Amino acid sequence: MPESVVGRVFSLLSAFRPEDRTISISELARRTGISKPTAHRLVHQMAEWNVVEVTADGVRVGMGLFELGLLASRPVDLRAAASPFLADLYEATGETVHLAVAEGTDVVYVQKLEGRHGPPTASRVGGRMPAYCTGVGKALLAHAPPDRLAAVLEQGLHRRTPRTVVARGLFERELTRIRETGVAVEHEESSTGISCVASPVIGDNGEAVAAVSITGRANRIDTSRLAPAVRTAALGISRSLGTTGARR
Amino acid sequence: MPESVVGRVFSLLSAFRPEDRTISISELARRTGISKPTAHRLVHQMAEWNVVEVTADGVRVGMGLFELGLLASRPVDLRAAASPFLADLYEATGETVHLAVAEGTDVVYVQKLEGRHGPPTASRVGGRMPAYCTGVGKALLAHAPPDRLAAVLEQGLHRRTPRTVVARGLFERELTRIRETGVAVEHEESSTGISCVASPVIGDNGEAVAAVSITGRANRIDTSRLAPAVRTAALGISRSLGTTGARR
DNA sequence: GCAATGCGGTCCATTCAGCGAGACGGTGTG
DNA sequence: CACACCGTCTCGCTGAATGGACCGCATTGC
Repeated sequence: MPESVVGRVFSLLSAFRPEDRTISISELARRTGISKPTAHRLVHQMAEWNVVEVTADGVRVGMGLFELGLLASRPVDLRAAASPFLADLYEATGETVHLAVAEGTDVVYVQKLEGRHGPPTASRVGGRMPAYCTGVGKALLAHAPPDRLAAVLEQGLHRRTPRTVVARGLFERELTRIRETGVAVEHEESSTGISCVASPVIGDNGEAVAAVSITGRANRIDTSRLAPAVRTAALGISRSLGTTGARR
Repeated sequence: MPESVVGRVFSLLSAFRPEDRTISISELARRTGISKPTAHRLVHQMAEWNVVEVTADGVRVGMGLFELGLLASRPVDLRAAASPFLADLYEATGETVHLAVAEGTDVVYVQKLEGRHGPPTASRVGGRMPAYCTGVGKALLAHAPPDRLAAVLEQGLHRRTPRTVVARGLFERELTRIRETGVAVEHEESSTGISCVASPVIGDNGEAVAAVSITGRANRIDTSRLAPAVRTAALGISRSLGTTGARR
């Protein structure tokens, strides 16, 4: 439980979950360990900024925080540069298209175009998944600074589905293959029934600044057929970002 | 200049502008009136939560705030429900599609699908425009609670382009027409060279919870031809939200 | 080279914004 | 009625927060 007001404010905001519609001040207090009167006071102060909205049913994250979040130049610029390429990919395949960046040992999805006949995927704009078992994550890790990869390996490769790769040797061999081919494939490693093919968007320093992917039903999509399209989009985005992009 | 820490935190965050990539701590202090050491301290506290990122070039809004902003259930649920309808509209017309909600006397854009041959529009996801001179805004105002419309009229109708409607009588007559037709048209009222056609997404209480629009070049798009498609999308979104939707 | 300007960052005596245990009134449930 | 839970309030206490002053470094202009 943080001692500073800043820490408490963001502890409260971080206590909201994607599935919450509204939650009570008492529940916020419980989740954070902040005393109820303090939580009450901070919530009402935040409500003055529309950061949260206090409704009859409870508190929800407010439109003001949505607006502030969209001032984040890194994801916003990336979305803008990637937008036409993602739209092309979406139109060409009809599958779900993702754009993600690396954050710590996770990926954060910054854009998602929902396919019309795809499966429901666990991903969500602004949401996180572990990097090691997702297509975009592996594409990002293949071109990540060594400390990020080290952090992932130190955290461990934990089985999420029967198909998750948890053997370190296999995992590193796969990253090598991704570096050679420019494409990462995910076969039901994070979610059963879901496959995807991803490609890294390489920045100036040769590291991945983002990854783009197509996701679909494991028993329907042909990842090898989709790979060149995804790779092409990634290269286009890289060029659009004004970087030299991947040389190979 | 707020006295509370909460106020100062959000005053600092609100000082970022969409066109900023990074800004210096000194500039943040100048924009907010907060003393430099205090701004410095608060920025570094926020950086611990990834709400801002301190880079060699200055401070930028961080990925953590992007993630928190996307916990706002109101825009996120709306985007999810509207997603297939917006995609259809985008595919059918190839023009820029917007989804917006009312906030005070403004609209806030919660989704935007960028047309391939459309003009650059001033709108931005998470950004605001005045309601009175935008298609989505007028659609929202036509079905707004009386106090919202009163606030807009009290604030005044200010000319932004030669085509902006600033006569109160004309404006109110237009809202009446929108209520009858279910469609709002914007002819270069907010930006020269831009036209759009919008339709309100009506909620349970007969008020608009959102508006959807198609935007394009004023000299190219045929708003009367597009109106039924936009209206259809709005009705579909309303139904998808589980509301009774507009009866007429 | 020197002066001026601006940056991020630090210091520390002071102070008042922030705190929370406890209490209260209201609501819902069995 | 008893119980559980909610949001809200109180007020003496205190330590987290404050900012004027200052520093070293970098850049710019003369």
